[in-house]
Amino acid sequence: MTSRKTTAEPVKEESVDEGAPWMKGLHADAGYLLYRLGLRSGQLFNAALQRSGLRLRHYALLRYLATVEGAAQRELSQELGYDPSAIVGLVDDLERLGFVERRPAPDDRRRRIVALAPAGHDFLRDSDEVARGVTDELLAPLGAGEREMLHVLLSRVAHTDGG
Amino acid sequence: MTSRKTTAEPVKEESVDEGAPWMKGLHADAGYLLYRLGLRSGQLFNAALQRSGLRLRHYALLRYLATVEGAAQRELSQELGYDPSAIVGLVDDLERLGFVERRPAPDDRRRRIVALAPAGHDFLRDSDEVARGVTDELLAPLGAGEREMLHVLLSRVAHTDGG
DNA sequence: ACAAACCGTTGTTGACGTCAATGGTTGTTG
DNA sequence: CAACAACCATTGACGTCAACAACGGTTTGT
Repeated sequence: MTSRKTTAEPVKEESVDEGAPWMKGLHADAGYLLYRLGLRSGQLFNAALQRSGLRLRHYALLRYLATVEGAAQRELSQELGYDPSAIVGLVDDLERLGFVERRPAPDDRRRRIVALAPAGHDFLRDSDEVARGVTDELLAPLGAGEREMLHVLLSRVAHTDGG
Repeated sequence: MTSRKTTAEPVKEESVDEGAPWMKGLHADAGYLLYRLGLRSGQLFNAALQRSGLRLRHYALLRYLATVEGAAQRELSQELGYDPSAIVGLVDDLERLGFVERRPAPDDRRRRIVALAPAGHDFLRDSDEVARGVTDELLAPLGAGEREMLHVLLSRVAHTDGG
């Protein structure tokens, strides 16, 4: 997974402006927009984090770990919404980079507590700007107030769907 | 999707009201939310359309065809944001179902105009409810006014992707 | 002690996006 | 008119990604 060939910005189309690109009339269903924008957001995030060799998921995991001070992988899976099998690879990568460390739970020997390492903290501090820049780019057409509004709305939607 | 923007505007990481399922504290970045919600939306859409044997992409394509009355595949690719190679399979499926038909362009024999067939219109009318139901389910926690607001915001974001 | 439930891990499958290459077609240039 | 470049639809390959099933190791309940 640490093999990436595409460079930072090789893509450039001849014309971008004029006319909204991919949706004209009725496609503008909210669900569809969400789907499309989600795809795009993921792309942007991953592209931005690519320089660090990580992806959006790694970042999300680190971000969560920063708030809880140690969590079992099961908990990570549940809280982040990723499959347990996905957590394995993620923690593997992060552990290999020294950003997190796995240690056995004292009371339950099948559990493995994943905790943020100092290097992880540092990385988090640095990449914070990156993530912020991505969101900034994504929500460029919106003003500060609108962004906040969108953020609130999305949060509300997110909270009551899968959990 | 082609240009990088370097907007240097300070954004504050305000807190979401309460933390329920999968994002506790800082994850509630708008970009990440978009990514996550997009995934969920895609899932829901595909699950709902599965009974028809189609996917969200097929639906999007039909939806677009309903607005333009015939389009070359190149145009579809450009407008929908899918790769030309993806369009081929999509049109294949839809043609096999009798929802669309490929006809040669009168002036350009290498082009193939994809047009909506009557069966496609019917399906579109039916699946319209389905899509509405999905969006309804997805945006359940939001009121009518909020949905409208979210829709507007998402549209704005979607339209101004690169410039 | 035994079975059921749980945790992390592995492997597989199917969908998706990107890129490279091909055959057929058009427009252009000498 | 002939050769060449650009274009369109199509196919194929490659890597990524998410969802599901299955497996050892471990704990809990009976």
